[in-house]
Amino acid sequence: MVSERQKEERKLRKKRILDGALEVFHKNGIEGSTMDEIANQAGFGKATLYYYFSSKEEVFCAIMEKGWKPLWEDLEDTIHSEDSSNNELFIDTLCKVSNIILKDKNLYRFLFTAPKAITNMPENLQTWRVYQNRLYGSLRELLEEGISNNQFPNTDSEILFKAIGGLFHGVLFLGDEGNNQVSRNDIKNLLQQFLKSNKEKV
Amino acid sequence: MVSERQKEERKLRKKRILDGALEVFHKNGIEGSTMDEIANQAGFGKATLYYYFSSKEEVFCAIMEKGWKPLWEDLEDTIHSEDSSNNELFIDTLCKVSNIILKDKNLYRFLFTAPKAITNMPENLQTWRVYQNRLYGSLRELLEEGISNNQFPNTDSEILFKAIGGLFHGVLFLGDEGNNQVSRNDIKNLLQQFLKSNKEKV
DNA sequence: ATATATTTCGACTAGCTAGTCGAAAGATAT
DNA sequence: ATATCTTTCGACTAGCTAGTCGAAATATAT
Repeated sequence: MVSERQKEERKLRKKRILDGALEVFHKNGIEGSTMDEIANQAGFGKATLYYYFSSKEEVFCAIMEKGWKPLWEDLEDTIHSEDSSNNELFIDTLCKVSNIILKDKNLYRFLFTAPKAITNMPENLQTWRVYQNRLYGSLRELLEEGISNNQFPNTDSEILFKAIGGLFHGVLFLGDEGNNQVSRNDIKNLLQQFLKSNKEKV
Repeated sequence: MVSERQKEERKLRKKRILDGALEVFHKNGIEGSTMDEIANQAGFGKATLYYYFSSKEEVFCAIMEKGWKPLWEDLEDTIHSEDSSNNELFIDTLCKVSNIILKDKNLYRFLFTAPKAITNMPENLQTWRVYQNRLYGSLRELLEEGISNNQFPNTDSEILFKAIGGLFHGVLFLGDEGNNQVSRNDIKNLLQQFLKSNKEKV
């Protein structure tokens, strides 16, 4: 017998906890963070934290899910639309990604820099990986099509993918503390510069 | 009363330990690694490990130093030579960096992805930062000169620096396990593509 | 051969932390 | 007002790990 309000309050408390956890994780690293500190940061005692999440790993996974799921869902439509060239579509998608990311920079910095392996992490909790794989897969596909259409430079696609990933990550996250705004335009310019087709020259 | 040979054996044992530690750090993350496991990986008991290094932090710092110091020292001359354009010099330098990195990929992957903050890390052990700062500083300078000479695209230098950092990192390290070789040429091509001056177009 | 210096290590301690438990406080319903 | 359900938490435990200690093994020097 739980009212709608109760459900929402519960959700809110969970969100509160995840926000606190993100902050603590960022400050101390994951292994360096204690459940006590996470709980206190959110304004609860530790036992209460365990009332909402049953382990540290579950807290971690909930944060990952909170980022990857909406990232994919917001992008799904754009990425599957067919009305522009791969080049345009690819750049548009990345711009959209950067818009989303910049709205919750801390969360996504964490998502992209979280260690790939955490001690004692059970497979079945890692539900976010589905969304992550879909997103990466789609982008990879787009890139490969673009290359074969000569819309992108004709480098090995895997290298180009890595390069763009790094570029993207670098622009958005490197040198955290400056609070320096990076506009959608900056990214667009860099990418266009980088992805200019070789066609002209051939 | 220590012979030359003894000194060398000692150095070798220390190296053995650092190699082991790198492997364990890579496998379990830094906080997830125990001194016991590091010692065993190197073929010693824990107490012996403490005979050579007086704390976990010292082991970590020794690894950092082992990478950053020679990286800077190998590059110092090149980077300060004045006989070519900034564009050339910059690309040459990064190529040289990538050559060095590829010779000890595991070490440098660790260097570039190691968490910026470790719990209980005393300032005075972080001797590698000097070399790191010099290298980054020089590259930044080179880049800024290049931009003001129109040899590089006229973007905000900080963003360009981050972008290149990310690009570089992406190409060299992303997607670890493929063992896929990235040649000096790949990097050169990508960078040239990316750093082509805007002059032509103006 | 023996005294001295270097290297190795198993066993121990002290401190920390994930996770539990039982009780109690606070809501809600009747 | 009382029975029931939800939420909170302080205190406890069990297990783990950085770092120490004293002794033993090994090498070196004389």
